[in-house]
Amino acid sequence: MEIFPMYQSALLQDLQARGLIAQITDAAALDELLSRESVTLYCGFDPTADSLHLGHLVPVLLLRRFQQAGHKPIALVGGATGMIGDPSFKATERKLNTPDVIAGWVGKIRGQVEPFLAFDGDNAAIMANNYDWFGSMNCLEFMRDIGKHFSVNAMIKKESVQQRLQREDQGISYTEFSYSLLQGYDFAELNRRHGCTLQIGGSDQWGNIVAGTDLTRRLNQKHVFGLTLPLVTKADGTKFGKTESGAIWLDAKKTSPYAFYQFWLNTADADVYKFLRYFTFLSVAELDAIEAADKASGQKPEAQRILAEQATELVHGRAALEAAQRISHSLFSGNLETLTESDFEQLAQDGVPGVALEKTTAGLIDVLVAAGLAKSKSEARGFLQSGSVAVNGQKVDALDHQIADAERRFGRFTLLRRGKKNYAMVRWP
RNA sequence: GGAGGGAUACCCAAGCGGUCAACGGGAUCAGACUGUAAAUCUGACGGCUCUGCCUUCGAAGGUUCGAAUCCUUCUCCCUCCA
Repeated sequence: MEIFPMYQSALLQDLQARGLIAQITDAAALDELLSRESVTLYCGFDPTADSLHLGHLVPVLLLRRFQQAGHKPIALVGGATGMIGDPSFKATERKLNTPDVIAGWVGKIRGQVEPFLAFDGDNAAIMANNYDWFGSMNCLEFMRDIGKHFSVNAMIKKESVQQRLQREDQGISYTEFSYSLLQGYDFAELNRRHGCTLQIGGSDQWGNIVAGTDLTRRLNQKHVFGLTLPLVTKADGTKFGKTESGAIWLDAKKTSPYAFYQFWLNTADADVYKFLRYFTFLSVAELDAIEAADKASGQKPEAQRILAEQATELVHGRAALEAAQRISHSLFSGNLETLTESDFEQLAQDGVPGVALEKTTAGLIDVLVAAGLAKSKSEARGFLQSGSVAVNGQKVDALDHQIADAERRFGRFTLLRRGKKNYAMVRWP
């Protein structure tokens, strides 16, 4: 255990023990405030895609943690800021999306955040959209009322934009450079409207958050706070939240609950106890007990299973978790021979990637490519030659293998496996 | 404005007229081992109608029986001098 300041607030104590605190603007004063009263806090999510991904989950869960501790969360979706693009620590200028695309994304992201928060009771959560105050603001107003409070001298010193200023081949547009003024003003506006006194965000947001605390002090003469979360890192140095097939999304249509469950199940031992602290609501005491039990057992650790269950249920719900477990069981420890027709239907429905073919005759190589298990026929041949392909659980290595009628379960389904963990279900006409 | 250096597959990086689809390393994928781990070892790693063929070495032309390798022009990066 590292040495850390003793907070009086139970919430900060818990966050500290979970490793969820990177920086706080005025830790002592915030600690005092949080232990004294219910605080209104916010976190912003910009619509940069049609779904949030795992990187957004930590702050979303943090809003929930605050709410469970009796504080009032505001989830802000950046209908306005999303139209500008945050340059913080981004190597290149962003491509602007059209307003109607962004508006569509705002709706989706709103829908994804809402289930994590409670909208009743004294500390009911609030959904906000900064387009509400920026949409009608005119340019002169912005320049005079907001811009006047920002020093360009200070802004260009920020680490978050340094690489964009120093690199000759990558500039930064005036648009993106202005981003932190918008986010700064959000804080002031939420402070005025809802008495919001704390902003949370990833550690890359520190510069923008401080812009907000400064601006709120100047505009509203209010002392407000910022708290950042550490960047989620992996022990092996690779980027968290990505797999070979791309980002892990919270949207079940983009990343199935099964894939989501599998992602967590495959967490490295070196990371799993940290991730349990980040991504579950199990108490630190419970987590310590799990870790101790795993170390003592000398067997396969339980931590990955617990993490996968907790995280999947949290994001996709109980039913989706059970479906993911059902598939995982059939594919990895069950006997494929015993699957019934309705089990196959269920697998397809529950999220095993699949492809529907139109012809009934097909060489295995073509089917592997069609099912997305191989990028090209050459690759498919390579997989066959290395003995990594199985049809309905039976290893096949013949390059000219044709899918036979006997390999179509119930005349309709063929389950392909490439490597140990990549499955695809082929549906025949 | 002047003088040099460079641009090679996902990344780094050899090659400098034929034996080059292009050394080597990393990443990735797969096999063995295992816990659907890690580490380690082994293999694959442009495409295809695959003992061969096609398309690739910043772009476009040219020389040559033959070019990633030579020539010309262009584009972009780096260093030094004004």
